[in-house]
Formats: sequence, C-alpha cells, structure tokens
Amino acid sequence: MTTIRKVAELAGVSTATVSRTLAHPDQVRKETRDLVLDAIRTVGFVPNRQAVDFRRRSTKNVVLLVRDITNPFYLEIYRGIEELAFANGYRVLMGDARGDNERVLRYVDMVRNRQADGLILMMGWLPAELTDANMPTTVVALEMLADYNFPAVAVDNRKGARIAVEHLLALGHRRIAYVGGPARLQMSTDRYQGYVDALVAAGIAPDADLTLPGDFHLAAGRAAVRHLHERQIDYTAIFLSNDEMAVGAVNELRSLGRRVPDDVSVIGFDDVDFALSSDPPLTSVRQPRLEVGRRAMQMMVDLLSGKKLTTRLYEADVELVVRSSTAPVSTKKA
Amino acid sequence: MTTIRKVAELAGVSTATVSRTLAHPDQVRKETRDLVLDAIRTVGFVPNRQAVDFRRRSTKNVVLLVRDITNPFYLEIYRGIEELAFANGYRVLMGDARGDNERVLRYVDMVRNRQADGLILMMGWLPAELTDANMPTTVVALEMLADYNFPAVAVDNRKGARIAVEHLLALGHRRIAYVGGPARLQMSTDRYQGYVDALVAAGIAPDADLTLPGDFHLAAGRAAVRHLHERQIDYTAIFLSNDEMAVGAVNELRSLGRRVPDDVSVIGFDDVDFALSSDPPLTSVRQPRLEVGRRAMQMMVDLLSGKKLTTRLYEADVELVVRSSTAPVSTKKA
DNA sequence: CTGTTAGCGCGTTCAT
DNA sequence: ATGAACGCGCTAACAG
Repeated sequence: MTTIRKVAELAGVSTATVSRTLAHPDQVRKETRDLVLDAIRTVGFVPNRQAVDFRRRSTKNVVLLVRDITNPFYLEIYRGIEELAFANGYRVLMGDARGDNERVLRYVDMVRNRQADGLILMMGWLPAELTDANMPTTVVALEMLADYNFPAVAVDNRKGARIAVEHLLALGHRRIAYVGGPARLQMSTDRYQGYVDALVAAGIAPDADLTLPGDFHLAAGRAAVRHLHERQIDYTAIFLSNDEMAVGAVNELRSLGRRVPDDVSVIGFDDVDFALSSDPPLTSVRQPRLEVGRRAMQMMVDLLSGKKLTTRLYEADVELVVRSSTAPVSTKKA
Repeated sequence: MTTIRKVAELAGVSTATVSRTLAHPDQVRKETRDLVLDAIRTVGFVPNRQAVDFRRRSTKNVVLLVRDITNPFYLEIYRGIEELAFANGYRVLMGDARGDNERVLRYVDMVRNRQADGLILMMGWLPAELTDANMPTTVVALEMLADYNFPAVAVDNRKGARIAVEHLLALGHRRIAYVGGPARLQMSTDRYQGYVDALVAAGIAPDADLTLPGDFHLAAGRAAVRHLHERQIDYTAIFLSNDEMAVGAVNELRSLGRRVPDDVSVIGFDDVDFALSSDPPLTSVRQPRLEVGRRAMQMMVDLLSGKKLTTRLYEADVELVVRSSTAPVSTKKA
C-alpha cells in the first residue's frame, strides 16, 4: 500500500502539499505541482478513498430502498439512478424491503450511521417509528408517502388514465370498462380519477357496473372480463390500470371467443416490456422510467451538495403508446 | 454526534473497554459490560461505521457489475445476492457495464481502491487491460469468462436443452426445430449441444434445415417460424433457446393460422415472468435464479472470510416447467 | 479483565 | 506557497 507519505518523501515536499495538489491544485505552484504529480505517477499512488471519505465525513453512497427488488417495472429506473450516480461519483447500495420492517430499518440506519449520505425510496410505506424528524436526507420516487414531507419524483397517473380513455373515446367507444389497482395505493386513486375525468369531459356518467376492482395481477384482468361476461354487461372497450391485468383480460377475451381489438379494445398502463410482445401488442400508457430514475438521483445530488431544490415535487409526463389492441368501435360491426 | 469517548466517560471506563464490549463481549466482565451497555443506551451511541471500517481496513461492500442492468432475467438474482449480503452484513453496490470499458474499469477500480471488498460479475467479457493477475477477489455468475480463472456459479444449459427436447420426444415429436442464441455466448453453444444430445440419444440425426439462428430477441422467433413456413419445412415442434423468441414464434404461428400446441408445440428457455402470462402459457426450462444469486454471494462471503471454497465451480440444476404450449403430436390429427 | 498508548491515511488549520 | 502538527473515531497491541 503506497500512501501519501511516500509520495511526499519522493517529491521532497510535505504530505500537506501532496494532499493540496490533489484537492486544490490551484493553491500549489505549478513547479511543485508537477513534481508531486510525477512522484504520484512513479509510485502509482492512489488515494485511499476510505481514508479520504472518513476524513471528509462523506461517503458518496446512496441507499436505494425498493419495495420489491424483483419488480421489472423498476429496471429502467435502476438504470437512470445508476447513470446519474456514476456521473456524479456516487455509488448506489441496493436494498430490498420485501415488506419487512426490520430490513427497512436496517437500510435506513445505514444512512443514519454515516454509511451512506442519502436515501432514495421506492415504496409507499415506512415503519411507524420512522418519523419525518428522524429520517435522513431522502428522496421518494414513483410512490407517495403522505405522512412525510420528502422531495419526490412522481408520475402523472391521473393524466395517463385520462389520455388512455380519451383515446378510446376518440375511437368512438362509449361503454368503457375500468379495472382498478390496489385500493391503498395513491396511484390507484389517481388512475381512477383520470378515467372519470375523461368520461365526464365527454358527457358520459361513470357507470358502476363498468368499474371493477383489481390488484395489478394477471388473474384480476381475467376475472374482470369473466365477470362482465357472466353478467352480460355490454362494453366495447376496457381500460385496465396496469399491463399485467390487461394481458389477463386479452387472454380471457380470447378464450371467450371475443377478438381483440375487433370486438373489444383493450388498453393497459405502464408499457412494460411484454406489452410489446403480447398478442396483439398492447396499447398502453408509457411512463418515462429512465427519466424518473435520473431525476430522483439528480435531486439527491442537489440535496447533498447543499443546492436549493427548484421544486420539491417533480411530476414526470406520460404518453400514450398506441399499438394494435385498440381500434375504432365501428370495426366491430364490419 | 455521540462518540465512543462520551460513552467511556459516562460508564467510567476507557474507550478500549467500550470498543471491546461491542466487538468482543466475552473479553469483558459482565458487570462492566452492563455498565457500558447502559451508557451506550442512555447516550444513544451508535458506532461510526466509517471509522470502524477504516480502522479495520474492511468495507463490507461488494460490487455487483452486470452487463445490462435492465435485463429482467437478473431480477431474481439480484434478490438472491441482496438476501445473502444482508444476512452477512454486506452491502451491494450496483454497477451497470452497458458495454462500456470505462464504466467497467471504474467499477473494478472501486474494489482495487478498497472501496469494496469484492466483485461479483455477471458479464461475459472484460477489457483487455484486466488480467487474472490484476483482478481483485471476484466471483462470476451465469456467464463464463474463459480467459480468467474466477470461481463461478453456472447453470447447466446443456442439460436444460436436453430435457426440453426429451419432453418433446416423449410427446412423440420427431421433427423438432431449433432456434439458437447469439453465437459468441457460451450458453448458446451449450444449449445447442443439449438439443443435439437429446436427438442423437433418440436415434435422430440433427437436420440442418431445422436448425435456425437467433439472437434472443422476439423478432428472431417470428423470423424462424416464417422461414420454416416459407420453405415449407415440415415440423411439429420448435424449441427456442429463450422465452422471448418463443413468444415471437407463438405470435407468428398464430398469424399463420397454426394453433399452439394443437398444430405445433413450442418450448422456450429461462421461464421468465411472461412465460406464465403468455397465451398459451409457455412450457419452458427454469433456472434457479434465486439460488444462483445466493450461491454467488455465499461464495463471495466465503472467499472474503478466508474460507476455502469447496468448489470453484457450482453448477445449478435446471428443471422443465410444463405448461400448455406443448402437447402430444397425435392431438394434431384429432 | 482493563487502561494506556499508538496509530489507520488523510485533510486542514495555523504558522511561516 | 508550503510545512508542522493535530485529529477524524475507532481498534489493537502491550502492559498491568
């Protein structure tokens, strides 16, 4: 292990000068600076980051704590976060909450104990013992923590649902069914609101018969379609609040002998990978996940560098991706 | 910030005793130990891990460097790695290689510079300047690095392909097409070998007409089916070396008016999430991904704790998951 | 068993 | 512009 002392010795200067040459080059005369840099090169000196960070009381670590690390939806967000962390010299520690209080506490403690400088949260709850006051520097992405006052990167779920339904309305659909998400999630409420917004704006009263519960799982999509079928409820389009349920709906419709999109238009939400590979490729609402990750990390960097945040809430835009699971209602009669 | 000194003061002992109470409780008389623990509790002392690690010259960090962080196949591996890291007091730093030498080098340097104790690799190449000699403690998972001598956790791809084809043979299929993976990957070769193994064991000579190239993407599956169709090559089953291509094949078969599995049996590899949700649910070869992650991290822990590795190569077993995309060849005539 | 002493490798005053 | 000296918070000999 080659230390700063050896470099100093070889260059014939003090360790302080070596340190300065690295941290504040402008405070060192060019002549001696070159001397030091030469010595560094010949000795192959590389500062011990552990010592540097210890001295500086910074870690350049950020903990990324997610509800469920296996959620494929997070993948691009991971990339966005890692990308900006890398660019800013930060490291990302990955934490998987798994609905386990103890795990969450241990990861939060990591940053409390100065093992990391900040915490990026992608989950919608926190153990009760964690209060706004005793939490470290935190940024929330994707979800909302109502009881806390964290800066956040969110997605305009309400708008997403609205433009999805507007798309169906523009295609001439009037009887549009809706399948929701887990009731406790803010995003479920938001998406439902967007659905209602669009209908109301089109002068259509939301019909309770067409509003079905869901839990974001495949089976819920199937169940919803079956339910509508058994009750002989008439509809020409169905909007499911995530893609997995939409795929379930398509499968069930097919097995009931109804064609998509000829008989029923189907639209999902999230635009996950398999939305493209499903048959037919699914029309869906795309969230800029890469962007969400980048923004969250950028917020963290700003926060940690003492910069004032321009906004404590960044709301990412959404867009409709039209594929082949939606079609004009008229084709049904063709 | 409450330090070890305050605790010592309050407990009326030396800082060394406080340190010992935490690190080697058995070396401290129960009486004084309780005294110290009391003091710790009342002061709310929590050791500064940065200082501890600095002093001990350990970081308890492991860098996880993957070829492409957005690959959904890795998800469960992430979980397995995080799980054992968490259980052993390690932290996982996530690194995304993205085919970029500079990124790889920076992550490797992290462990060289004592920012991390070890490196877990999930990629099949390394920049040329990285040699076996100048690499830190490393474990490879899933892929193989032929030019290096790292301990590794692998998957028995050859066997996986073999049992897939044996399944088809048992269903009475004789004309079984095969779609390969990227040629430069070891796993592509292995899976092809398994396909051949099964055929040969059944006394069937591999037919070049039935062996098609692929790249693990959806379109390759479609293309393969179209190719066979256009050339009017006869086959009753098709084995694709990953699930994404298998889904593409199913889609194309459907649009050609051929039913799955009634007319053609389709089987994939990997058993990714959407294999279950595709229509029909896909028969596939499952790799124990959670297990792969766990093993890799366990190897790392063993390595770092100076334990002798029992095996430098752990080969995980695979299993066939039979769903509805495969059926006896006879039903075709039904 | 416990206290004293001496650093780990570096950044940063405060002199000069 | 540079050097001497100190200390970050903790652990690890070495005595006692």
